[in-house]
Amino acid sequence: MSTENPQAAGLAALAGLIADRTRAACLLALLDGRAWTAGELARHAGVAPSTLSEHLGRLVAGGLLAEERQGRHRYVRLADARVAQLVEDLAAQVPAAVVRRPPRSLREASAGAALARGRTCYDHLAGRLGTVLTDALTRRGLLRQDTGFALTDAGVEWFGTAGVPLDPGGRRPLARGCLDWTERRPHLAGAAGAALCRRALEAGWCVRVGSGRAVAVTPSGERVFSDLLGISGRPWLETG
Amino acid sequence: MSTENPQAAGLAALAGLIADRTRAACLLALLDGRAWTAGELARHAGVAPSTLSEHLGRLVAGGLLAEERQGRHRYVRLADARVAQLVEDLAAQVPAAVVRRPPRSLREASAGAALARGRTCYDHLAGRLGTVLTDALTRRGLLRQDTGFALTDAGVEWFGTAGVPLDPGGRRPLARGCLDWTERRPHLAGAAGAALCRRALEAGWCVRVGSGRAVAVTPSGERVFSDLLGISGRPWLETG
DNA sequence: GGGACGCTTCGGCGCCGGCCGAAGCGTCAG
DNA sequence: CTGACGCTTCGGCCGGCGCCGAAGCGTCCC
Repeated sequence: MSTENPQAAGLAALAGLIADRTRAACLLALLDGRAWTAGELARHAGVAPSTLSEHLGRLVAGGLLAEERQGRHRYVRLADARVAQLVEDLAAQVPAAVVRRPPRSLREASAGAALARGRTCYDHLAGRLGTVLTDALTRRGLLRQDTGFALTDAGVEWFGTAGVPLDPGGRRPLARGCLDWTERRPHLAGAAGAALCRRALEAGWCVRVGSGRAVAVTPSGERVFSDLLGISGRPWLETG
Repeated sequence: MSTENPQAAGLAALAGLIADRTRAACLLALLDGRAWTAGELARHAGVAPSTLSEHLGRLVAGGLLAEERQGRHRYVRLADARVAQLVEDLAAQVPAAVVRRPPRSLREASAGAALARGRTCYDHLAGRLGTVLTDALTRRGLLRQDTGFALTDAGVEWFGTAGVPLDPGGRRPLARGCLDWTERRPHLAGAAGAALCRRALEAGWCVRVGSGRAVAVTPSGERVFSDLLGISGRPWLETG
C-alpha cells in the first residue's frame, strides 16, 4: 500500500491544475460558459501573455479546457459540464468569509449586485434569479427537492409546454442541484437547467448585461415567468 | 478585475490542499469514513511521521479534516460529508486509465477484487454492492434516476418499513448520486445512503472484511435483500 | 521511575513551478 | 509588402513547499 499510489498521484495532479491563483481565476472566469481568448484571460488574471500561455497549455493537456484556434486567436472554454460542475463544487466549498469582501468602488459594487441578481453558471441560470425559478418550480410540484433533486412527471410535461425541449437520452442527469454561491442554496442545473437557460436567452426572456456573466430579466420574461410559473412581481430584484 | 481576486485565491488554496501526493493519499484513505491515527497515515503514505504531521496540520487548518486527540494519539477523519463528496467527485474525475494498473501481487489483486465487490464510500455503500442496491431500488420505483436523483414517496415509505430511520430534517439532501469509481455509474449517497449503510452494518446484513473499506454481504443480508428488494442470487459477486 | 512510543517542532536541503522579458512565428490589415 | 498584433518558446530568477533527521514533549506501560 505504501508504494506509489496512482490514484493519489492522479488526484493530486488534477487538484494541482486548479491549485494556482492564475489558473483558478481562469477557470472561474470561464464558468460563464463562453470561450475566451488567451489575451483576455491574461488581462483578466493580471499576468503576462507568455505566462498565461503556459497555464493554458497545462489546463488543456489536463483535460480541463477545450481549445479552438481561429486565425491568430486561441479560444478556450471549459471542456464539458463535468468540469464546470467540479469547479463550481470546489468554489462553493471555499468559506464565504473569504469571498465576501467590501467592494472597492461604486462600479464594482453595482457589478456585484447585478451578478447577485442573475447570472449564468456555466450553462444554467444562477443568482437570485436562478433560485427564484428553482423555488417556483418546486412550489408548483414540478421539481422535488425534499427527497433528493429530480423533476416530477408534471415537471417533465411542463418543460414540454414551456417550449423548452429536453433531451432525456443524454448521459447527463436531467436535473441536479448546484449550490449557488451568492444565495447559498441550490438552484436547478443539469440538462433541464441548461435547456431552460438556453431557451430564456433565445426567446429574450433574459438578456446578458455587461460583458460578463450577469443576466437580467426582460419585460417579456416577466410575463412568461408569471404565466408559466406564477411568479408575481420581480423577486429577483429583491436583495437577499 | 485584474487585481487580487479573493475568490480565485480561495479556490487555489483549497485545491492546493489536495494537490499533493501525500495529502491526496491521506484523503483517499480517509474516504473509508473512519478515523486514522497520524502514524497509520504516515505508514500508508510512505513518509516520515514528521512530514505527515505537517500535512495533517494544514488539512485540519484548511477545514478538510477534523481531529480528535486521545492520549498520545491524534485521530483524524474527514471533516464532514461535504468534504467527502468533494474528494469523491475529484477522484471520479481522474481518468480511469491512470487508476487501472495491473495488480503487482496476488494479495493486491484479491484485495482489489474485494473492494470492487463491495466497500464503504465515506458513509454509504459502494462498489458492485452499492450499484446493485441502487439499481434494485430504482427498478422497484423507490428511487428515480431518470429525471434527476430522488427517492419517491414509495421509497421514503420503504425505508421506514425496512427499519432504516430517515431524518428528513437534516440539511443534507436525502438522496444524491455518487459516481462509483469502479462501476463508473452512480450509487445512492446522501442521508438515505448513509442510513442504509449504517443499518446494514448494525444489523449484520454486511460486515467489514480486512482492515480497510471492503464490505461483504452475510447470509442474513442475502435474505433481507431478497425479501425487501427482490434481489435474487448474489449479483455483487459477479464481475462487471 | 524508567523506557518505549507517538507526535511535533525546527533547521536545512533540494526541487519544482510561477513569473517575466526577449525573441520568434504565424496571421491579419492596410 | 509591411507593420501591427496575438500567441508561443526559451532562459533565468526567485520563492515556496515537501522531504528528512534530530531533538523535544507528552503519554502510556511496566
